[in-house]
Amino acid sequence: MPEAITQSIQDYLKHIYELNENGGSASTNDLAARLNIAPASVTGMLQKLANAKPALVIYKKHQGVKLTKSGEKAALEVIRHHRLLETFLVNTLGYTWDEVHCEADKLEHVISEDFEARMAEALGHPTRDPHGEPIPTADLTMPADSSCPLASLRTDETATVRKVVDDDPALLRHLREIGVIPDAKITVKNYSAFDGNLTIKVEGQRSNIVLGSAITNHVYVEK
Amino acid sequence: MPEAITQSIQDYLKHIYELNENGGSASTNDLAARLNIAPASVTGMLQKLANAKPALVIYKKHQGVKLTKSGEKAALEVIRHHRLLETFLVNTLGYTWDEVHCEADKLEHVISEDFEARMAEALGHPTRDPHGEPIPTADLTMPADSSCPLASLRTDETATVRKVVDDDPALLRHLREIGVIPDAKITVKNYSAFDGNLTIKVEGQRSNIVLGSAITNHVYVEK
DNA sequence: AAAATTATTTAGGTTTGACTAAATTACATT
DNA sequence: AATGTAATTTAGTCAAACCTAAATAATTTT
Ligand SMILES: [Mn+2]
Ligand SMILES: [Mn+2]
Ligand SMILES: [Mn+2]
Ligand SMILES: [Mn+2]
Repeated sequence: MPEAITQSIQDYLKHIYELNENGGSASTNDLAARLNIAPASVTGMLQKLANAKPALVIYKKHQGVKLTKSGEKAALEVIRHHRLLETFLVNTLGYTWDEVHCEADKLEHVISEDFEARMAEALGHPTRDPHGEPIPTADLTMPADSSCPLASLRTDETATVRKVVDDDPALLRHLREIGVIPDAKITVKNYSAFDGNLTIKVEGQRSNIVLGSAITNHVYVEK
Repeated sequence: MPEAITQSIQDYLKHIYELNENGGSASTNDLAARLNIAPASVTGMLQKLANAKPALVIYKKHQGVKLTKSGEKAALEVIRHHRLLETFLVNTLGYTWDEVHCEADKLEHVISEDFEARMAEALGHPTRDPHGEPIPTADLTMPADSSCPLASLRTDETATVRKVVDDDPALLRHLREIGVIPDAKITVKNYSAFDGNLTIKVEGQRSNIVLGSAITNHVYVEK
């Protein structure tokens, strides 16, 4: 009998998925930092996840973990819930994109598959959440996303904003104010090699904006 | 510092509230039955709730418990969440009244006060849930409800259905089919002293219906 | 290559909220 | 008043998921 996938486990798997996304394996300390849990506790849980039947992660001492197929499915299930919920909160209850994260983080573990299906239906089966993150499909495959960090663009390049990968409400509010939101068309006016600052023009906005790399590394665009 | 009100505790308080409603105190065994927990475990929790600061229940050995003011506020908080959620699920996501209970039972512990407020706003501050149960107000007072069991009516009496106090999906579907839903106008055509059966006519429905006391004790009406 | 630093694991412990089995109390009946 | 039954409590366990402190392994610096 497959072990129960508790809320705690769902959180581990979700964060492992995100740490795995850029190819590497998820380290004990990175996970501990993201989950706000002591590293020793993470080790214990990783061993448990690796010994579960079916195994949810591949674990070798001192080498971090990667999700197995089972683990990935479970992770995508949670991520789908999270992103659909964020979309639902914005579209149906008038939340702004900086307010949805906490709420979705709690609800994602609790809603039924029926609730998920009804939300998806009511929202017209959206493919991206309010931050532009792709929403895994109902059969749990993650849509391809070919966007790249805004920070990688150079002078005169033009692109469309796809997603913002940061949950900080203050940053999200700021980005909304200056029009840097999914689907915004932007042009790079200047790149400063010293500090990495980008001067950009957002289509429909009055003046140019200068963004530091702390921001441009978290905004993804498609050329 | 007030003790944390966990999901478990919220469930205890909610059920104690309901058992207290008809005046009496909530017995260990009744609670155990409702919560699907061994009586011994309930005793342990009741002692904990009584020793909490502030105390959430009044407990004396072998005499069951009653909620304190603090306990009642916490209970009403959960009940408000539950009933608003049920209403939201029906009005916004197309659930039927027999489908909402389980979902609301999980979500009630997890939504924020902000979510609660937005739901109430979106629904136009409803005063009753889909089953006709009164929804505690935002400041946590339970609206008065003067309805009485349908079972207490006799031949020729007329009344309006107010609420159905039963979660059994099959029963709820059946009642909907025969038109016994909140606001339905009914007239008692016959009362059988032997088995307690009531023959009733539901306004707008073709034929009379005979209901046993297992049903009429769970349907509340207002004369 | 050794030392120092950082990352990770092991060992032992706590809290929450359950459980079972046995003991006790309360209540009903004779 | 004594006995039998039902309700409740006590006592002792357990599992999940966290913790801290100490030990070990890996990595970086000297
Ligand atoms: Mn799902
Ligand atoms: Mn998001
Ligand atoms: Mn509330
Ligand atoms: Mn209800």
